[in-house]
Amino acid sequence: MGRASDELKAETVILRASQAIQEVIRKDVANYGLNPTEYSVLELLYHMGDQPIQMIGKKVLISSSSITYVVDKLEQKKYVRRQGCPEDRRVIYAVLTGEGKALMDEIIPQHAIKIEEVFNDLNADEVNQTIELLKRVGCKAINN
Amino acid sequence: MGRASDELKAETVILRASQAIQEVIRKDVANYGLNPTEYSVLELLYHMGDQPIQMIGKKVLISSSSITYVVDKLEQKKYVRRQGCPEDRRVIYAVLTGEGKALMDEIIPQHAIKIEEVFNDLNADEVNQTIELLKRVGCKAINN
DNA sequence: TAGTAAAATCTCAAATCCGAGATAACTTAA
DNA sequence: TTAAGTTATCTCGGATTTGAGATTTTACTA
Repeated sequence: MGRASDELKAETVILRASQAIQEVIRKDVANYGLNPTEYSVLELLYHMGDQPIQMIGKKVLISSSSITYVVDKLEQKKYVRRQGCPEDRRVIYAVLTGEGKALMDEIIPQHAIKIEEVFNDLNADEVNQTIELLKRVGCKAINN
Repeated sequence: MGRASDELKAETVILRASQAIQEVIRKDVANYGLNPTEYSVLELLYHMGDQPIQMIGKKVLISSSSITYVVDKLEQKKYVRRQGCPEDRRVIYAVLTGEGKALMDEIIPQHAIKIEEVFNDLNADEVNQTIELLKRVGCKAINN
């Protein structure tokens, strides 16, 4: 088995594993009336603070038109509001509302339990290895 | 940083890395008029042989209605045809056509080069580690 | 054997996503 | 300062995905 073949295999395994995790997330956050993208955006705002719309797209890796759509939905649900930036009037921040923060305060501990189950078979070292390896792969992939 | 927190981090890193790879795949296979799902299905049939429709869904991890849609598209493009199973008349196989096989003969080597770039910073051992770790995570995730 | 449960595929409507292009605001260079 | 180029956001149309439910076939059980 040559090098290139191993990498095609790695590609497949990453995609399958991530899709399986996506599915776990989908089912979990559906209990709170969210889809995975909405959860990702709320999670970003919760942990990283208010973000310009386009920064959300870069972090969550979705297209600009999708961000508009998702932020619309989250705004309808009152979890997020738009706030113009005075210094640069092109920029609009997505801001977590009190309701949004309260929701995430509730979701995240429950969600952590679900994710813990998924990584159950890995010890702490292996979890960290996974993080380090995939960080490097992810960075490389983003630069095409 | 506690255990649960590391796992939430691992979750995020896996999802980001896989989405970045998805994007690389999207751009690459777009050159051949395919989307990532269509490529995944063709890749499955190419490497694993003809498959019942529902088996494709399990392997590629998409819903039953999506498989119908994707196989329709691939059938329109003449890369795949449906073939009923005589033993169990509920089952329909997706079969790679000569054109489909020829296309994959062409795509896969090119595609391997693109993927190789993504894993450029990892040595052979690290690629294998990634595969092993994610296999275990993926299996666990599939069983909810 | 008859009747019920389960499995495989498909249909349909609604939700979500992307690409291309429009608009407004900022930046840079002549 | 002006003109051209860049950036951030949004709009719109079309493609893809999902969930719920219908249909057909098989498996199981009384």
